[in-house]
Amino acid sequence: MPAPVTAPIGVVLARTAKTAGRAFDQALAAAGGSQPVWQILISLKTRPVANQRELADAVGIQGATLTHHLNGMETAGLVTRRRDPANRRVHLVTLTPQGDELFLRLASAAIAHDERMRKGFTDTEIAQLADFLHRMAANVTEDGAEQPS
Amino acid sequence: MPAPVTAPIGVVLARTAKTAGRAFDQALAAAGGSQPVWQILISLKTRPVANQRELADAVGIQGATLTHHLNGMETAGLVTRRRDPANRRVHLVTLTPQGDELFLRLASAAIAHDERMRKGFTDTEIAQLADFLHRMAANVTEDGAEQPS
DNA sequence: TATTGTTATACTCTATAACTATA
DNA sequence: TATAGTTATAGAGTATAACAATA
Repeated sequence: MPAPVTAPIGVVLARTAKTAGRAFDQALAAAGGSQPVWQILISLKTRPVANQRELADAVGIQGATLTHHLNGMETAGLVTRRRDPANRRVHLVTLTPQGDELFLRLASAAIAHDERMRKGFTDTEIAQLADFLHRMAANVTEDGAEQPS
Repeated sequence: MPAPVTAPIGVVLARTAKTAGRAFDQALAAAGGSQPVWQILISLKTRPVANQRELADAVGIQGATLTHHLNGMETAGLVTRRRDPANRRVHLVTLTPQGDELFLRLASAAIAHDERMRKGFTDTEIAQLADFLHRMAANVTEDGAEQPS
């Protein structure tokens, strides 16, 4: 007998991510941010910043792309860049008080967005979903491009 | 006791979708396509084309954005547009033989991509994952932006 | 007036290549 | 030479606003 006709999981994943991503974009925009800025802020707050290269990897973008965003964030007064006295090639990126404020606002928006998405799900289901997504991502990254962390 | 610390499901979803989406982009590009072109081709092949507005909704983009893609596809010889004699405001979009060929190539790439992602998953798990994703998308679209179909 | 679609324009995110500064 | 980062440039995808054609 023929295999059951299931909508390609890639299509379902892409569609859900698009819908959820747009909703998240709007939530972040309403709070004065965007997804790349949010990812950069999270990385700066939650891990030791070695250098911009690592930051770019954590966010999943190229170094030049990170520079582009940091330029905007610096102009907006969210971060400052200064050279590391110990190795003047390295630019130390630090959050300003305004950057901290924005982080908190975006964190609130992100939490609200997450709660909205979790509605109707048990903790077990969310854990299962996260496990599925992790496994699926691993399938696609074998020896290939790394996942942002 | 404190709730277990779970990575926000929105972050996991966005990260997985980004990784999977990039892998899919590469697969489609290798076959001579892109995600928007693939979505447009699917819609043209699998449903009756009422008009471009509906096509844009199905793909989840604005009408002007669709025009942008159709211009490229027409230049590439994938589709033709002609006015509907019954209602000359409507432009009927039809696939050329070349468009059909590209559809087949992209379908192969999409199937291969799907098989890659499903590796290690049982059919039951895939069905469960699809169900989770559908429910999550519904949570985010209540009375808001519609999901592409 | 309402509907269908196009044109004009611009923005965001991303990337590669060439470059500067430092080691 | 190698490493860290920036600048210059470009391309893909998307959007809004104004417009033309048709009803």
